[in-house]
Amino acid sequence: MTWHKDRGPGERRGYHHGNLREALIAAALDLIREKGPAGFTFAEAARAAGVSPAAPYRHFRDRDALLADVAKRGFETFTQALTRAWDGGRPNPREAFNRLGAAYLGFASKEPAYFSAMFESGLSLSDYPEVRAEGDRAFGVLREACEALIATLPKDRRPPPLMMALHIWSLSHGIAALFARGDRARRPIPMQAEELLEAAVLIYLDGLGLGGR
Amino acid sequence: MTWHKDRGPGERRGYHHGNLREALIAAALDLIREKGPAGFTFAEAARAAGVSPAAPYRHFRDRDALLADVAKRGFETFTQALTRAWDGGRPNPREAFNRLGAAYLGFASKEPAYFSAMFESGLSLSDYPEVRAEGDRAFGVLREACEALIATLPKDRRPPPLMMALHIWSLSHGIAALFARGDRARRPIPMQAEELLEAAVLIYLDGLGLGGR
DNA sequence: TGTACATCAGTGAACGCGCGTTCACTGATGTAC
DNA sequence: TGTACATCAGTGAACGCGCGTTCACTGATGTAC
Repeated sequence: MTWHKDRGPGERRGYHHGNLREALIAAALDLIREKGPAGFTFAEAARAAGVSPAAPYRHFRDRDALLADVAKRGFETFTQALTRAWDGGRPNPREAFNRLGAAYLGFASKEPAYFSAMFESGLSLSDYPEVRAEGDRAFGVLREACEALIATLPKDRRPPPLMMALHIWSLSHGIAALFARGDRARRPIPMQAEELLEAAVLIYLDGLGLGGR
Repeated sequence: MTWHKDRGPGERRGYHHGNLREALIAAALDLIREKGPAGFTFAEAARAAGVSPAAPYRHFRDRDALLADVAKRGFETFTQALTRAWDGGRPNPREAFNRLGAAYLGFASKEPAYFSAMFESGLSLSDYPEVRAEGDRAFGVLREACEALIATLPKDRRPPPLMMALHIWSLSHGIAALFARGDRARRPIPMQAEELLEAAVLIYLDGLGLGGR
Protein backbone atom coordinates (compact mmCIF):
# COMPACT_ATOMS: atom_id res chain seq x y z
CA MET A 1 0.00 0.00 0.00
CA THR A 2 1.58 2.74 -1.36
CA TRP A 3 -0.64 5.48 -2.14
CA HIS A 4 -1.78 5.88 1.32
CA LYS A 5 0.10 8.27 3.24
CA ASP A 6 1.54 7.92 6.56
CA ARG A 7 3.09 10.26 8.80
CA GLY A 8 5.64 9.00 11.22
CA PRO A 9 9.37 9.38 10.91
CA GLY A 10 10.67 8.18 7.63
CA GLU A 11 7.29 7.40 6.23
CA ARG A 12 5.77 8.76 3.10
CA ARG A 13 2.52 10.14 2.11
CA GLY A 14 0.92 11.06 -1.16
CA TYR A 15 0.04 14.38 -2.51
CA HIS A 16 -3.08 14.55 -0.38
CA HIS A 17 -2.65 14.41 3.30
CA GLY A 18 -5.92 12.71 4.05
CA ASN A 19 -6.86 14.37 7.30
CA LEU A 20 -4.82 17.49 7.49
CA ARG A 21 -7.43 19.23 9.58
CA GLU A 22 -7.01 16.73 12.38
CA ALA A 23 -3.26 16.75 12.03
CA LEU A 24 -3.16 20.53 12.37
CA ILE A 25 -5.23 20.42 15.50
CA ALA A 26 -2.99 17.75 16.98
CA ALA A 27 0.06 19.79 16.09
CA ALA A 28 -1.42 22.91 17.64
CA LEU A 29 -2.07 20.99 20.85
CA ASP A 30 1.50 19.80 20.96
CA LEU A 31 2.82 23.29 20.43
CA ILE A 32 0.53 24.79 23.04
CA ARG A 33 1.58 22.11 25.47
CA GLU A 34 5.22 22.94 24.89
CA LYS A 35 5.13 26.69 24.81
CA GLY A 36 1.75 27.92 25.85
CA PRO A 37 -1.04 29.29 23.65
CA ALA A 38 1.15 32.24 22.72
CA GLY A 39 3.86 30.04 21.36
CA PHE A 40 2.24 28.40 18.45
CA THR A 41 2.14 29.69 14.91
CA PHE A 42 0.26 28.69 11.84
CA ALA A 43 3.48 28.02 9.98
CA GLU A 44 4.85 25.82 12.71
CA ALA A 45 1.68 23.77 12.88
CA ALA A 46 1.93 23.24 9.12
CA ARG A 47 5.53 22.15 9.44
CA ALA A 48 4.66 19.75 12.24
CA ALA A 49 1.96 18.25 10.04
CA GLY A 50 4.52 17.86 7.25
CA VAL A 51 2.77 20.15 4.86
CA SER A 52 3.53 23.38 3.05
CA PRO A 53 2.79 26.66 4.84
CA ALA A 54 -0.06 27.43 2.47
CA ALA A 55 -1.93 24.21 3.10
CA PRO A 56 -3.59 25.16 6.39
CA TYR A 57 -5.51 27.88 4.58
CA ARG A 58 -7.63 25.20 2.98
CA HIS A 59 -8.97 24.36 6.41
CA PHE A 60 -8.75 27.43 8.63
CA ARG A 61 -9.19 31.08 7.88
CA ASP A 62 -6.34 32.02 10.19
CA ARG A 63 -4.49 31.17 13.32
CA ASP A 64 -7.33 32.25 15.58
CA ALA A 65 -9.78 30.03 13.73
CA LEU A 66 -7.52 27.07 14.39
CA LEU A 67 -7.16 28.06 18.02
CA ALA A 68 -10.92 28.36 18.30
CA ASP A 69 -11.34 24.90 16.87
CA VAL A 70 -8.91 23.55 19.40
CA ALA A 71 -10.84 25.25 22.18
CA LYS A 72 -14.12 23.90 20.84
CA ARG A 73 -12.80 20.36 20.75
CA GLY A 74 -11.37 20.86 24.20
CA PHE A 75 -14.83 21.66 25.46
CA GLU A 76 -16.26 18.64 23.69
CA THR A 77 -13.70 16.38 25.31
CA PHE A 78 -14.30 18.10 28.60
CA THR A 79 -18.05 17.63 28.38
CA GLN A 80 -17.54 13.96 27.65
CA ALA A 81 -15.24 13.53 30.62
CA LEU A 82 -17.66 15.30 32.93
CA THR A 83 -20.63 13.37 31.64
CA ARG A 84 -18.84 10.10 32.09
CA ALA A 85 -17.82 11.04 35.62
CA TRP A 86 -21.30 12.12 36.61
CA ASP A 87 -22.78 8.98 35.09
CA GLY A 88 -26.32 10.05 35.65
CA GLY A 89 -25.72 10.49 39.36
CA ARG A 90 -25.02 6.82 40.06
CA PRO A 91 -24.79 5.24 42.51
CA ASN A 92 -25.90 8.33 44.42
CA PRO A 93 -25.65 12.04 43.69
CA ARG A 94 -23.13 12.75 46.39
CA GLU A 95 -20.63 10.18 45.24
CA ALA A 96 -21.12 11.07 41.61
CA PHE A 97 -20.65 14.72 42.48
CA ASN A 98 -17.24 14.04 43.91
CA ARG A 99 -16.28 12.12 40.81
CA LEU A 100 -17.36 15.10 38.77
CA GLY A 101 -15.07 17.44 40.66
CA ALA A 102 -12.19 15.03 40.31
CA ALA A 103 -12.86 14.86 36.58
CA TYR A 104 -12.64 18.64 36.30
CA LEU A 105 -9.24 18.64 37.96
CA GLY A 106 -8.15 15.58 36.04
CA PHE A 107 -8.85 17.32 32.79
CA ALA A 108 -6.80 20.38 33.77
CA SER A 109 -4.02 18.08 34.83
CA LYS A 110 -3.97 15.74 31.84
CA GLU A 111 -4.88 18.22 29.13
CA PRO A 112 -3.23 21.49 30.04
CA ALA A 113 -3.04 22.46 26.39
CA TYR A 114 -6.77 22.12 25.92
CA PHE A 115 -7.32 23.82 29.23
CA SER A 116 -5.38 26.94 28.36
CA ALA A 117 -6.80 27.10 24.85
CA MET A 118 -10.26 26.95 26.37
CA PHE A 119 -9.82 29.37 29.22
CA GLU A 120 -6.69 31.41 28.84
CA SER A 121 -5.99 31.94 25.18
CA GLY A 122 -7.73 35.28 25.06
CA LEU A 123 -10.15 34.18 22.36
CA SER A 124 -13.10 36.46 22.20
CA LEU A 125 -16.16 34.41 23.04
CA SER A 126 -18.36 36.68 21.03
CA ASP A 127 -16.26 36.12 17.92
CA TYR A 128 -16.56 32.37 18.22
CA PRO A 129 -20.07 31.48 19.35
CA GLU A 130 -19.48 27.76 18.68
CA VAL A 131 -16.80 27.79 21.34
CA ARG A 132 -19.09 29.51 23.70
CA ALA A 133 -21.93 27.10 22.98
CA GLU A 134 -19.68 24.13 23.59
CA GLY A 135 -18.56 25.70 26.86
CA ASP A 136 -22.16 26.11 27.86
CA ARG A 137 -22.77 22.43 27.27
CA ALA A 138 -19.95 21.55 29.65
CA PHE A 139 -21.45 23.86 32.21
CA GLY A 140 -24.79 22.12 31.63
CA VAL A 141 -23.36 18.91 33.07
CA LEU A 142 -22.39 20.72 36.25
CA ARG A 143 -25.75 22.31 36.46
CA GLU A 144 -27.56 19.03 35.98
CA ALA A 145 -25.54 17.52 38.79
CA CYS A 146 -26.33 20.43 41.07
CA GLU A 147 -30.00 20.06 40.35
CA ALA A 148 -29.87 16.40 41.27
CA LEU A 149 -28.24 17.25 44.56
CA ILE A 150 -30.66 20.04 45.25
CA ALA A 151 -33.55 17.66 44.70
CA THR A 152 -32.47 15.74 47.78
CA LEU A 153 -33.20 18.78 49.93
CA PRO A 154 -36.57 19.68 51.39
CA LYS A 155 -38.42 22.04 49.10
CA ASP A 156 -38.21 25.07 51.34
CA ARG A 157 -34.43 24.91 51.64
CA ARG A 158 -33.40 24.60 48.02
CA PRO A 159 -30.86 27.09 46.69
CA PRO A 160 -31.12 28.45 43.15
CA PRO A 161 -29.52 25.84 40.89
CA LEU A 162 -27.79 28.40 38.70
CA MET A 163 -26.11 29.98 41.67
CA MET A 164 -24.99 26.68 43.05
CA ALA A 165 -23.67 25.53 39.70
CA LEU A 166 -21.70 28.75 39.29
CA HIS A 167 -20.24 28.33 42.75
CA ILE A 168 -19.13 24.80 42.07
CA TRP A 169 -17.77 25.76 38.70
CA SER A 170 -15.78 28.65 40.13
CA LEU A 171 -14.40 26.59 42.95
CA SER A 172 -13.37 23.75 40.69
CA HIS A 173 -11.98 26.12 38.13
CA GLY A 174 -9.99 28.09 40.68
CA ILE A 175 -8.37 24.96 42.06
CA ALA A 176 -7.77 23.63 38.56
CA ALA A 177 -6.19 26.83 37.26
CA LEU A 178 -4.03 27.47 40.29
CA PHE A 179 -3.10 24.09 41.69
CA ALA A 180 -4.11 21.21 39.46
CA ARG A 181 -3.08 22.27 35.98
CA GLY A 182 -0.57 20.04 34.28
CA ASP A 183 1.85 22.69 33.09
CA ARG A 184 4.60 24.82 34.54
CA ALA A 185 2.19 27.44 35.83
CA ARG A 186 0.94 25.05 38.50
CA ARG A 187 1.50 26.25 42.05
CA PRO A 188 2.57 23.45 44.33
CA ILE A 189 0.58 22.90 47.49
CA PRO A 190 1.17 20.43 50.31
CA MET A 191 -1.85 18.28 49.53
CA GLN A 192 -3.70 16.70 46.65
CA ALA A 193 -5.76 19.14 44.64
CA GLU A 194 -8.53 16.54 44.58
CA GLU A 195 -8.63 16.42 48.36
CA LEU A 196 -8.65 20.18 48.55
CA LEU A 197 -11.64 20.33 46.24
CA GLU A 198 -13.46 17.51 47.97
CA ALA A 199 -13.06 19.20 51.34
CA ALA A 200 -14.31 22.52 49.96
CA VAL A 201 -17.34 20.89 48.40
CA LEU A 202 -18.07 19.07 51.62
CA ILE A 203 -18.00 22.31 53.58
CA TYR A 204 -20.02 24.12 50.96
CA LEU A 205 -22.70 21.44 50.87
CA ASP A 206 -22.80 21.44 54.66
CA GLY A 207 -23.42 25.15 54.45
CA LEU A 208 -26.32 24.48 52.11
CA GLY A 209 -27.80 22.01 54.54
CA LEU A 210 -26.71 19.00 52.52
CA GLY A 211 -24.44 17.84 55.31
CA GLY A 212 -24.39 14.57 57.15
CA ARG A 213 -23.91 12.57 54.00
CA MET B 1 13.87 71.76 19.65
CA THR B 2 16.45 70.21 18.23
CA TRP B 3 18.06 67.93 20.52
CA HIS B 4 15.06 67.08 22.44
CA LYS B 5 12.62 64.60 21.10
CA ASP B 6 9.08 64.40 22.15
CA ARG B 7 7.18 61.72 23.88
CA GLY B 8 3.60 62.15 24.39
CA PRO B 9 1.72 65.01 22.89
CA GLY B 10 3.63 68.11 23.61
CA GLU B 11 6.17 66.65 25.96
CA ARG B 12 9.87 66.45 25.50
CA ARG B 13 12.71 64.40 26.66
CA GLY B 14 16.44 64.49 26.23
CA TYR B 15 18.77 61.89 25.02
CA HIS B 16 18.16 60.02 28.20
CA HIS B 17 14.66 58.92 28.77
CA GLY B 18 14.78 59.27 32.51
CA ASN B 19 12.67 56.37 33.50
CA LEU B 20 12.54 54.08 30.55
CA ARG B 21 12.09 51.06 32.76
CA GLU B 22 8.79 52.38 34.05
CA ALA B 23 7.72 53.50 30.61
CA LEU B 24 8.35 50.02 29.20
CA ILE B 25 6.29 48.42 31.91
CA ALA B 26 3.47 50.85 31.30
CA ALA B 27 3.66 50.17 27.58
CA ALA B 28 3.62 46.42 28.15
CA LEU B 29 0.50 46.78 30.28
CA ASP B 30 -1.22 48.77 27.56
CA LEU B 31 -0.34 46.20 24.94
CA ILE B 32 -1.42 43.28 27.11
CA ARG B 33 -4.66 45.06 27.80
CA GLU B 34 -5.29 45.50 24.10
CA LYS B 35 -4.20 42.16 22.78
CA GLY B 36 -3.57 39.77 25.60
CA PRO B 37 -0.22 38.64 27.01
CA ALA B 38 0.57 36.92 23.73
CA GLY B 39 0.21 40.11 21.79
CA PHE B 40 2.98 42.20 23.07
CA THR B 41 6.50 42.34 21.74
CA PHE B 42 9.68 43.87 22.97
CA ALA B 43 9.96 46.01 19.89
CA GLU B 44 6.45 47.32 20.20
CA ALA B 45 6.96 48.24 23.84
CA ALA B 46 10.06 50.17 22.82
CA ARG B 47 8.15 51.97 20.12
CA ALA B 48 5.37 52.85 22.52
CA ALA B 49 7.95 54.28 24.90
CA GLY B 50 9.37 56.35 22.05
CA VAL B 51 12.74 54.71 22.12
CA SER B 52 14.91 52.72 19.75
CA PRO B 53 14.44 48.94 19.66
CA ALA B 54 17.82 48.39 21.26
CA ALA B 55 17.13 50.52 24.30
CA PRO B 56 15.06 48.01 26.30
CA TYR B 57 18.07 45.73 26.51
CA ARG B 58 19.59 48.15 28.99
CA HIS B 59 16.81 47.26 31.39
CA PHE B 60 15.56 43.76 30.64
CA ARG B 61 17.33 40.67 29.48
CA ASP B 62 14.45 39.76 27.20
CA ARG B 63 10.74 39.83 26.69
CA ASP B 64 10.07 37.31 29.43
CA ALA B 65 12.05 39.33 31.94
CA LEU B 66 9.86 42.32 31.19
CA LEU B 67 6.75 40.19 31.46
CA ALA B 68 7.97 38.83 34.78
CA ASP B 69 8.50 42.34 36.06
CA VAL B 70 4.98 43.25 35.05
CA ALA B 71 3.67 40.19 36.86
CA LYS B 72 5.70 41.04 39.94
CA ARG B 73 4.36 44.57 40.03
CA GLY B 74 0.91 43.22 39.48
CA PHE B 75 1.25 41.13 42.60
CA GLU B 76 2.58 44.12 44.54
CA THR B 77 -0.40 46.19 43.52
CA PHE B 78 -2.67 43.27 44.25
CA THR B 79 -1.23 42.80 47.73
CA GLN B 80 -1.73 46.47 48.44
CA ALA B 81 -5.33 46.37 47.32
CA LEU B 82 -6.05 43.29 49.40
CA THR B 83 -4.30 44.71 52.45
CA ARG B 84 -6.23 47.94 52.18
CA ALA B 85 -9.51 46.06 51.81
CA TRP B 86 -8.84 43.80 54.78
CA ASP B 87 -7.76 46.79 56.87
CA GLY B 88 -6.67 44.68 59.79
CA GLY B 89 -10.10 43.10 60.04
CA ARG B 90 -11.94 46.27 60.96
CA PRO B 91 -14.65 46.83 61.98
CA ASN B 92 -15.11 43.08 62.29
CA PRO B 93 -13.57 40.10 60.52
CA ARG B 94 -16.72 39.14 58.70
CA GLU B 95 -17.28 42.51 57.12
CA ALA B 96 -13.62 42.94 56.30
CA PHE B 97 -13.61 39.50 54.75
CA ASN B 98 -16.32 40.47 52.32
CA ARG B 99 -14.41 43.57 51.38
CA LEU B 100 -11.41 41.39 50.73
CA GLY B 101 -13.33 39.21 48.31
CA ALA B 102 -14.69 42.24 46.53
CA ALA B 103 -11.17 43.60 46.22
CA TYR B 104 -10.01 40.39 44.55
CA LEU B 105 -12.73 40.67 41.96
CA GLY B 106 -12.23 44.39 41.62
CA PHE B 107 -8.61 43.87 40.76
CA ALA B 108 -9.44 41.34 38.05
CA SER B 109 -12.01 43.72 36.70
CA LYS B 110 -9.98 46.91 36.75
CA GLU B 111 -6.58 45.47 35.95
CA PRO B 112 -7.14 42.66 33.49
CA ALA B 113 -3.69 43.21 32.01
CA TYR B 114 -1.99 42.70 35.35
CA PHE B 115 -4.29 39.81 36.07
CA SER B 116 -3.43 37.87 32.96
CA ALA B 117 0.27 38.64 33.25
CA MET B 118 0.15 37.29 36.80
CA PHE B 119 -1.92 34.20 36.25
CA GLU B 120 -2.19 33.35 32.59
CA SER B 121 0.94 34.42 30.82
CA GLY B 122 2.56 31.03 31.12
CA LEU B 123 5.57 32.37 32.99
CA SER B 124 7.40 29.61 34.74
CA LEU B 125 7.23 30.32 38.44
CA SER B 126 10.44 28.45 39.06
CA ASP B 127 12.29 30.67 36.57
CA TYR B 128 11.14 33.81 38.31
CA PRO B 129 11.20 33.27 42.06
CA GLU B 130 10.61 36.98 42.73
CA VAL B 131 7.26 36.69 41.02
CA ARG B 132 6.44 33.66 43.04
CA ALA B 133 7.51 35.34 46.29
CA GLU B 134 5.36 38.35 45.53
CA GLY B 135 2.43 36.05 44.81
CA ASP B 136 2.97 34.36 48.12
CA ARG B 137 2.76 37.69 49.86
CA ALA B 138 -0.62 38.35 48.30
CA PHE B 139 -1.76 34.94 49.45
CA GLY B 140 -0.48 35.82 52.91
CA VAL B 141 -3.13 38.53 53.20
CA LEU B 142 -5.85 36.01 52.48
CA ARG B 143 -4.39 33.62 54.96
CA GLU B 144 -4.16 36.23 57.66
CA ALA B 145 -7.81 37.08 57.12
CA CYS B 146 -8.79 33.44 57.34
CA GLU B 147 -6.89 33.07 60.58
CA ALA B 148 -8.73 36.01 62.06
CA LEU B 149 -12.06 34.47 61.11
CA ILE B 150 -11.05 31.10 62.43
CA ALA B 151 -10.13 32.68 65.76
CA THR B 152 -13.78 33.51 66.28
CA LEU B 153 -14.62 29.80 66.35
CA PRO B 154 -14.47 27.58 69.41
CA LYS B 155 -11.14 25.84 69.61
CA ASP B 156 -12.41 22.37 68.88
CA ARG B 157 -14.08 23.38 65.63
CA ARG B 158 -11.33 25.29 63.90
CA PRO B 159 -10.41 24.23 60.36
CA PRO B 160 -6.80 24.26 59.18
CA PRO B 161 -6.05 27.85 58.15
CA LEU B 162 -4.05 26.83 55.10
CA MET B 163 -6.90 24.75 53.75
CA MET B 164 -9.42 27.48 54.35
CA ALA B 165 -7.21 30.09 52.74
CA LEU B 166 -6.70 27.89 49.68
CA HIS B 167 -10.44 27.36 49.43
CA ILE B 168 -11.18 31.05 49.57
CA TRP B 169 -8.40 31.82 47.13
CA SER B 170 -9.66 29.23 44.67
CA LEU B 171 -13.22 30.38 44.91
CA SER B 172 -12.33 34.03 44.45
CA HIS B 173 -9.92 33.23 41.68
CA GLY B 174 -12.41 31.05 39.83
CA ILE B 175 -15.06 33.75 39.89
CA ALA B 176 -12.51 36.40 38.95
CA ALA B 177 -11.09 34.45 36.03
CA LEU B 178 -14.42 33.32 34.64
CA PHE B 179 -16.90 36.06 35.43
CA ALA B 180 -15.29 39.18 36.81
CA ARG B 181 -12.29 39.80 34.58
CA GLY B 182 -12.28 43.08 32.74
CA ASP B 183 -11.44 41.80 29.29
CA ARG B 184 -13.19 40.09 26.44
CA ALA B 185 -12.74 36.64 27.94
CA ARG B 186 -15.28 37.45 30.64
CA ARG B 187 -18.34 35.20 30.61
CA PRO B 188 -21.50 37.14 31.28
CA ILE B 189 -23.73 35.94 34.09
CA PRO B 190 -27.12 37.25 35.16
CA MET B 191 -25.88 38.64 38.47
CA GLN B 192 -23.04 40.64 39.97
CA ALA B 193 -19.85 38.67 40.38
CA GLU B 194 -19.46 40.27 43.81
CA GLU B 195 -22.83 38.95 44.91
CA LEU B 196 -22.00 35.53 43.58
CA LEU B 197 -18.82 35.46 45.61
CA GLU B 198 -20.43 36.86 48.71
CA ALA B 199 -23.13 34.22 48.60
CA ALA B 200 -20.58 31.44 48.14
CA VAL B 201 -18.50 32.68 51.04
CA LEU B 202 -21.60 32.89 53.19
CA ILE B 203 -22.51 29.32 52.44
CA TYR B 204 -18.96 28.13 52.91
CA LEU B 205 -18.61 29.85 56.25
CA ASP B 206 -21.96 28.42 57.31
CA GLY B 207 -20.57 25.04 56.45
CA LEU B 208 -17.60 25.74 58.67
CA GLY B 209 -19.88 26.64 61.53
CA LEU B 210 -19.27 30.35 61.15
CA GLY B 211 -22.88 30.94 60.28
CA GLY B 212 -25.35 33.27 61.90
CA ARG B 213 -23.12 36.23 61.40
C1' DT C 1 34.63 75.96 41.25
C1' DG C 2 36.50 73.78 37.25
C1' DT C 3 38.06 70.10 34.73
C1' DA C 4 39.00 65.33 33.37
C1' DC C 5 37.32 61.14 33.16
C1' DA C 6 34.32 57.04 33.91
C1' DT C 7 30.01 55.39 33.47
C1' DC C 8 25.44 55.24 32.15
C1' DA C 9 21.64 55.09 28.90
C1' DG C 10 20.55 56.00 24.86
C1' DT C 11 21.03 55.82 19.08
C1' DG C 12 20.57 53.98 14.55
C1' DA C 13 21.96 50.93 11.20
C1' DA C 14 22.28 46.37 10.16
C1' DC C 15 21.48 41.33 10.15
C1' DG C 16 19.16 36.94 9.69
C1' DC C 17 14.95 34.87 10.49
C1' DG C 18 10.37 33.13 10.46
C1' DC C 19 5.81 34.48 9.94
C1' DG C 20 1.50 35.29 7.40
C1' DT C 21 -0.34 35.42 3.11
C1' DT C 22 -0.92 35.28 -2.06
C1' DC C 23 -0.57 33.13 -6.33
C1' DA C 24 -0.68 30.22 -10.30
C1' DC C 25 -0.08 25.65 -10.42
C1' DT C 26 -0.91 20.43 -10.25
C1' DG C 27 -1.67 15.76 -8.54
C1' DA C 28 -5.46 12.92 -6.75
C1' DT C 29 -10.15 11.82 -6.25
C1' DG C 30 -15.02 11.49 -7.29
C1' DT C 31 -18.69 11.20 -10.55
C1' DA C 32 -21.72 11.39 -14.80
C1' DC C 33 -22.65 9.06 -18.70
C1' DT D 1 -16.23 -0.77 -17.54
C1' DG D 2 -14.00 3.25 -19.44
C1' DT D 3 -13.43 7.92 -20.13
C1' DA D 4 -13.93 12.94 -19.57
C1' DC D 5 -14.34 16.34 -16.57
C1' DA D 6 -15.05 18.96 -12.20
C1' DT D 7 -13.51 19.55 -7.87
C1' DC D 8 -10.69 19.09 -4.06
C1' DA D 9 -6.45 19.53 -1.43
C1' DG D 10 -2.24 20.02 -1.86
C1' DT D 11 2.66 22.49 -3.77
C1' DG D 12 6.36 25.74 -3.85
C1' DA D 13 8.00 30.10 -4.82
C1' DA D 14 7.56 34.62 -3.67
C1' DC D 15 6.53 38.90 -1.06
C1' DG D 16 6.62 42.34 2.51
C1' DC D 17 6.98 42.76 7.26
C1' DG D 18 8.24 43.09 11.96
C1' DC D 19 10.79 40.90 15.37
C1' DG D 20 14.89 39.96 18.22
C1' DT D 21 19.44 40.99 18.66
C1' DT D 22 24.18 42.88 17.84
C1' DC D 23 27.32 46.49 17.23
C1' DA D 24 30.11 50.53 17.38
C1' DC D 25 28.81 54.79 18.56
C1' DT D 26 27.62 59.10 21.36
C1' DG D 27 25.17 62.35 24.32
C1' DA D 28 24.30 63.10 29.25
C1' DT D 29 25.38 62.58 33.94
C1' DG D 30 28.06 61.86 38.11
C1' DT D 31 32.29 62.24 40.60
C1' DA D 32 37.24 62.72 42.10
C1' DC D 33 40.53 65.89 42.78
